[in-house]
Amino acid sequence: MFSFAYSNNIMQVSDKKKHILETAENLFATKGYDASTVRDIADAAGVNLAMISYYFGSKEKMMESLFHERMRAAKLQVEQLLNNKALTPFEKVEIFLDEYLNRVLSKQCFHRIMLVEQVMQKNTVIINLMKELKLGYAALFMQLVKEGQKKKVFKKNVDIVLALATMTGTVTQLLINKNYYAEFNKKMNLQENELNKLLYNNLTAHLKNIFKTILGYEQ
Amino acid sequence: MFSFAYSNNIMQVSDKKKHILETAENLFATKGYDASTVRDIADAAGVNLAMISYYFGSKEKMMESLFHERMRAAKLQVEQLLNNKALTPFEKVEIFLDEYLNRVLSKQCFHRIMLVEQVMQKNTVIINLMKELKLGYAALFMQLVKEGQKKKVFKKNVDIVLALATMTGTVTQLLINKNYYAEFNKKMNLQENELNKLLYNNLTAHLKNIFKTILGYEQ
DNA sequence: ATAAATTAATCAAACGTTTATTTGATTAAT
DNA sequence: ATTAATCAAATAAACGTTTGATTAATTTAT
Repeated sequence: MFSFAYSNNIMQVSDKKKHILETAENLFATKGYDASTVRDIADAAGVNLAMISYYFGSKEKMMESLFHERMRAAKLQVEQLLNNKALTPFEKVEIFLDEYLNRVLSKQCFHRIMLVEQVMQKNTVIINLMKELKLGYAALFMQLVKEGQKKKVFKKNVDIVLALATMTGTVTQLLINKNYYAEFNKKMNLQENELNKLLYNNLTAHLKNIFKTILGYEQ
Repeated sequence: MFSFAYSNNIMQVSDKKKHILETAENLFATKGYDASTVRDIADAAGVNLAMISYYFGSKEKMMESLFHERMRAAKLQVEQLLNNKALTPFEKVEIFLDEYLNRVLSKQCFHRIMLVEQVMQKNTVIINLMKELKLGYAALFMQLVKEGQKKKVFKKNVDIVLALATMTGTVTQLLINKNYYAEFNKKMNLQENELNKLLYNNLTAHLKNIFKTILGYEQ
């Protein structure tokens, strides 16, 4: 046989770790980190209690693992947009909003966890990872704004942090109030992914409209 | 002596309960509900461990007590604005934004706690209290919008929930990222209340500007 | 290629803490 | 003489983590 034994083993371990991590992510998002016991996680994942310490070292390091994993993809996405030179400031901002919204909607559980960790500020490893990502967003957005200002399509005084707060805040509020949005707009009969699509459509239009005002350009 | 003995006793008890509640509020806001033990709270408040069960029944009921207390004032404020007939739609929306921002800034700890409870949705008593307040906000804002539409100063299709999400989301994001705001804008030397004033000034201007766009009126 | 040796994975049970809450006695107030 | 407030101590349950034995997988040696 081919000698894929080693890499095959790694894949199996990685898959199991991934499965435990995803199970934990779901529990953390619904019950919270402190209220989710390692027994809860092990039971939900269908593995033995001791496997969590065996694979991750501890409950806390498992959480850190989750943040490392989830933020890797986010960082890559941010860097890619930054390096694309062919787009206009207008297009870049729209893509910026669009990518953020899609990232949140496709990783809703994780963004709930991140929101709570942002409030609590308990684990320094996690705080630093979130700070890094936040600064990445701010740097990228600032570059987009400066580019637009240089080309005289954006207004001069743009408060970067306020603008980003409106983007992340609006999306986050709807993330944690999805049910109210459905209830208020009489869309309780919608499937989960249909509701997500509705949210995506309405939110992109809403945010693009707001950012027109914030950045000062027309159409 | 005057027979104020009874009410005086009540006042003392009430003061002590209030003191414990405020201490708990601070701990819950910084460490989280689950991570704050009743021993932490008792120690920080300088009272015996058993007093918390004695006064509130349990840790959970103490949390509910806090929500009852803090939401009473908020509800009153909402109702008052609703009954004021002398203001224009324009003025009412500005006051609406202003009062919300002031309420958050003056009770920052509680709004941090509320944010986490909104994500977790664990305690049904608290969920219902928050839902009630949320519906109150939505009803009030919808009335303001309809009034403005009838007078032809607001545009026709306004997404109430999206608009409110932008208001609460923007303010909430800045609440949990105050330090980043100060750091990014090189205002680390500012005192706590000076920073709050700066935030208030910039946020009101920012939100009023955005709501111009959302509601469609000019000036 | 097969057997032996080594390493990795899994598990039930137990570990020592920490948790919220209660108890029963003691002190203060009415 | 009651009632309320306070306290140190105890209670039982739950917590994250470790242990030591057992099984499975992989590597090394023959």
